[in-house]
Amino acid sequence: MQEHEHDRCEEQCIHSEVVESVRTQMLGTVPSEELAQLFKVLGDNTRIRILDALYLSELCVCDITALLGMNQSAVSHQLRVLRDARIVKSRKQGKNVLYSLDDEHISGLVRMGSEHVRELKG
Amino acid sequence: MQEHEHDRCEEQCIHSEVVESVRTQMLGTVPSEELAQLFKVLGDNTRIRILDALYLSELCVCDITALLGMNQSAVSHQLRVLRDARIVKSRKQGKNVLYSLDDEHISGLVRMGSEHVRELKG
DNA sequence: TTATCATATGAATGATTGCTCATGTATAAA
DNA sequence: TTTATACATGAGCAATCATTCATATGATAA
Repeated sequence: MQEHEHDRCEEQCIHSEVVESVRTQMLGTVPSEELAQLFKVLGDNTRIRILDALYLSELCVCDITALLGMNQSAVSHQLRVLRDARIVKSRKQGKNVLYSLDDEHISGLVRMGSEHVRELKG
Repeated sequence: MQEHEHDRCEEQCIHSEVVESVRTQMLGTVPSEELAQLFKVLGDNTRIRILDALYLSELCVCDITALLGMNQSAVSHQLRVLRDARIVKSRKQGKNVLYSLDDEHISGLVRMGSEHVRELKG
C-alpha cells in the first residue's frame, strides 16, 4: 500500500492513485465556475419564486410584483440577475415588458431540484 | 379587456386572470425556500468542485484538500455545509473520514446544469 | 407638449457567507 | 502514556448580496 509518493511537503495522507485519476477527469476551471454561477443564481428564494411563476406563464413585471408581494424595484433587480444569466428573456409589449423562461433546461433543473427536496421529506 | 379588478391600491396594471391562475399553482412557501436553499448550497465553486470529485470517487478529506489545493479547514467547513444539506454523506475508516454523494439526484442536477452551461457557449 | 404609467438602475445598508487562524477532538502509532 | 495525524469547529474579517429609496428612462394617453 505504498502511499506518500509526493515529495511536496503539502499533505501527508494523500491516496495518490485515486487522487491522480480523479484529477484528470474533473471539470476544468471555467466550466466549474460557470456551473457554480448558474446554481448561485438559482439559489435565492425570490428568484425561485419568479422562475416558478414564469414556468406557469409569461408575465409582465407588475404581475410578478403582485404575485410575490414585493416592491417593484426588488423584482426588477432580480429579473436583471436572471436576464444576465440568460435564464429568462424579455420582450416589450406596449408599456409592459413580458418575461419568460429562456430555455427548457431551467424548468428541468427546477423540477429535478423539487424531486430532491421532496425525497428528503418523505 | 377589463383589468383592475382589485380594489387594493397596491398595483395598477395587474392582469388579474393570469395572475390568479398562476397564484393557485405556484409552489408553497416551504418547498420554494427549500429548493432555493438546495441551489444556494450548489452555488459555490469550491462546493461544486468537491461534488465533481466525489461524483468520480469516494474520497477522504485530505485527498479533497489536495485536489482543490486549498487548506483543510476551508474544505472541512464546506463539507459541513454539504453534509447539513444532505448532499454528501461520510463514514469513518481508521483515522480518515470518507465522503461520497448522498443520492443520485445531485449528480443529475450537476449533469443537467452542465448541459445548460455548455449550450450557452455553443 | 405634458402627464402618467411601467420598468430600470445607482447608491446605501444590513445581512449573509467563504476563508483564515487558532484550537479542539478523536484515532492510531510509538 | 505520549506523540502524531486526520478532521472539525468557533471567532473574526473581508467580500458579496438582497432589499430599499430615490430617481431616471421610455412609452402611451390626454
